[in-house]
Amino acid sequence: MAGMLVKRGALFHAFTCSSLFHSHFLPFSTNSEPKRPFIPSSSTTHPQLQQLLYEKSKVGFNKLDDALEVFDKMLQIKPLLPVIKFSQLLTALVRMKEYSVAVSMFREMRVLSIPVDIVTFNTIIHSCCHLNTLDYAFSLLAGIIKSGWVPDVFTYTTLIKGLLSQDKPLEADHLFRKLIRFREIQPNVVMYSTIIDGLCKTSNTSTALKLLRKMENLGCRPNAITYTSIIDSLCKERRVDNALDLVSVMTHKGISPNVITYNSLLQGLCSSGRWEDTERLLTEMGVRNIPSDLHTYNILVDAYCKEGRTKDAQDVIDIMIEKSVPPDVITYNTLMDGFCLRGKTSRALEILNTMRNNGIAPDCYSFNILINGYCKRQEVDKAINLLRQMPVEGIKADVQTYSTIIHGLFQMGRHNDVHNLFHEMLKKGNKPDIVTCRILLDGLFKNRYIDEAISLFRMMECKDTVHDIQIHTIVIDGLCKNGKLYEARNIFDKLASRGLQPNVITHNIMIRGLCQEGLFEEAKILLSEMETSGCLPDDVTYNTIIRGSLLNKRYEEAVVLIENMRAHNFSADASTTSMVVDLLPKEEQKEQEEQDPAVLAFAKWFLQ
DNA sequence: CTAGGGTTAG
Repeated sequence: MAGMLVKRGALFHAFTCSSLFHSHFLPFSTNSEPKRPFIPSSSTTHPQLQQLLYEKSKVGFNKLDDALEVFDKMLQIKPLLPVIKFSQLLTALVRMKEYSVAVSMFREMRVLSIPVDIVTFNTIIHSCCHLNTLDYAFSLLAGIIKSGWVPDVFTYTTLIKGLLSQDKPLEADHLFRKLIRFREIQPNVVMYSTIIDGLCKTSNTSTALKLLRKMENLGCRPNAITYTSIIDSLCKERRVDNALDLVSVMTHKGISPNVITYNSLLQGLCSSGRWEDTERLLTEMGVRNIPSDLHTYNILVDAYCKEGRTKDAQDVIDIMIEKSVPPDVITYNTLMDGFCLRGKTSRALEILNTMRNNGIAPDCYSFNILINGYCKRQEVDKAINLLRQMPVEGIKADVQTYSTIIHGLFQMGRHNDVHNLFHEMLKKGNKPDIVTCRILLDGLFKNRYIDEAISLFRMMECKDTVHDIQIHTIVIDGLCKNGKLYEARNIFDKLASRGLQPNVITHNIMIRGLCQEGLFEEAKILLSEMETSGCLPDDVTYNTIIRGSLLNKRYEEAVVLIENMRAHNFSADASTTSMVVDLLPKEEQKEQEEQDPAVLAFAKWFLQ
């Protein structure tokens, strides 16, 4: 650590003022900043330069080099320009998403003892949040106080948002509560909206609604953004009617929904197949004079594609061009996926060229969509060809690219190729994520590499990163299907202690496993346990337990279970029905063997 | 001069 600091200091001295900022990687230190003596400018005042700077900062900086040049010149001017000029420059960099440059400049200003104000600090904290250097962002809180400023609602909102985008909702909530408890600041609508959005995105919509009421009671009026966060969340939870109700509420309070609100609603309506309501809403937008934007059209393209209506999707794209809302890479990607969804990979490939002709460069999504399309058609080699084409076009394959192809390879039983590709993926620096883990485990089990699957799972357990019910469900399923019920049950019983809640699929798999091993009583116990734990059985659950009862020749219980299933408005599936049909005597054995009359009675009862 | 909401792939 000490060595690093020495090295960093040396680096810092070696660079000239502006070349320093060309280095986008500059590690931050929270406790010590390298010192460099202030070098007074050789010239005195530059009225012309000041004028130029003034104009540039008004127009905005077009290029990074401009900003760097201006910064260098600003440092030369004496007397020192007001803080606001420096803040404006930093803001310009933030707008250009040159966060690391902004932070480096700020550090240079600190070294040169150029005064900064709270706005400067806030801008830099914002930059740090985008650079994922939250520790440094928080350390600036101390810097604010040391400089005689007071962190304000901007500071804390930025930090809260930073915590949220770093997947630390609990810490964000904790900070928010602490601020209120110690009356550190008076939260405003932006801060409340940030927390509300954080709650929504961590599936705490009901808590978000409570906070909405609370802020109103505390005299802070929510705006369209506050409502839209919750409306979007309700739509994603498929509670579109609740979302529509909330739109009525906000409208009633004089807060108008905007295009983003409508887009959330459209998305919700489309994904629940409510086409009439979608059209009604689009009309409403027209009446209210809210023009559709790129997102709106993309949602419609997606909706048509998901319905298999690629022709209509293409019509939407024509309208977009007509209305001067040109389709973007997402529009074309969505359309390509629409074709791939129906196996039309060659049409998708045509779209890839269409987009190129329209000046839109394909991205990683484009390739992943096509690769997935080929894998679904079992044309994995074509998918691999695309993988090889990606670097040629300057696109880096990501974890999803590799995972998709690995999935495709497993489906074709090409276990060796999986190994090669997996190692290539690691070598290229792509870290397997949770979906990769699912694909690997599922593929290994389905290809009967049971020991390999189990040892992979053990490895994942050691790394303690698989707090995922789906992973455990895949393993339980794999173990059950390969005669390792005991081990499966063992994992199932440990779920709760690992903080995992078995879902209906996990239960169905376990129930089926128990039934197949003749442990029908245990299966029944598990069924009642799942009901008491608040996990509702679905049609698969009922069919599984019914087939289990038949497998274990418990015909009276089968009758009770079937009646129970029908009472819950579920019915026997094909597999259950054929199992009952199999109970009937076959044509050729009709005379020779006497059928158990109870079985016959049951089958006839069922089939009537 | 600084903070908050909506779209695509495994």
